[in-house]
Amino acid sequence: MRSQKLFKGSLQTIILRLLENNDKMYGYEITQKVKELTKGELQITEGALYPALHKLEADGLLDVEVSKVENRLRKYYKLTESGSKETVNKLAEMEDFLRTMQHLVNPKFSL
Amino acid sequence: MRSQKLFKGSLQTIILRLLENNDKMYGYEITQKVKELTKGELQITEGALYPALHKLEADGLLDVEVSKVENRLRKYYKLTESGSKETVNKLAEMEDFLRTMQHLVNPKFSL
DNA sequence: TTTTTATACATAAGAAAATTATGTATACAT
DNA sequence: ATGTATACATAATTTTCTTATGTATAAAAA
Repeated sequence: MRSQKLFKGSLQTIILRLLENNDKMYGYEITQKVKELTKGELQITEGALYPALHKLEADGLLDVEVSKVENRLRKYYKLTESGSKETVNKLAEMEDFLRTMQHLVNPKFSL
Repeated sequence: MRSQKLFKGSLQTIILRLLENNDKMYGYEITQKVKELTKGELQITEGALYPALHKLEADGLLDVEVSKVENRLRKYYKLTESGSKETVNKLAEMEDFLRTMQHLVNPKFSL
């Protein structure tokens, strides 16, 4: 795993993207999924994840549903209707950003 | 111009990339060049730019050369040898990040 | 059997990197 | 006279992390 710091600002978008594809997920599951998908390049810390989930819930983008599995607590999050719409926006913003950044760093362009 | 906040963490890399291609540039010139290259999508603020330039200089990645043009002060920055090496690293990191992020948000993948 | 690792949540303190606001100064256009 | 563009700078605040710490259960390893 490298520096992580370029991922700053993209956590919400990543969470929303995962939930767009998965119906419901719990926090720990999200950390593991991201670690797997990025081959360890992005390891979401709990100190970043849980506050982010709480904020998304407070903003009305996620609903939460608590359950107990194997005697352990789990909080399942899913997109609200508003959350689905915001996901589309956030993903469009991200793609815009990636295009722009790609263009900026592309060595075949003279800047 | 959209949200800007995804660019957080990428300013140093952008500055270094420009100087890799331009030999020497001054602060204001950098802001204008980036605005032009990104079609206004990224507008670097002075409050972000100048501290960033000072930090790169303090870290030995940039040399500065003050001159006066049309009775106005200009501080030209250029890469040091160490700065050129670091630029390679930072660009590699950025490309890694872009690849990973691209993969995460790509709608053709089921996550 | 005690300790470590994994699972699962949470929050507080501190750091990094911005934004926003403000300041100085020159030159040109309205 | 006033606003816009050029050119620098810094302070206060905000956002978003990292790091550290805490609680708790279960399984694996020492």
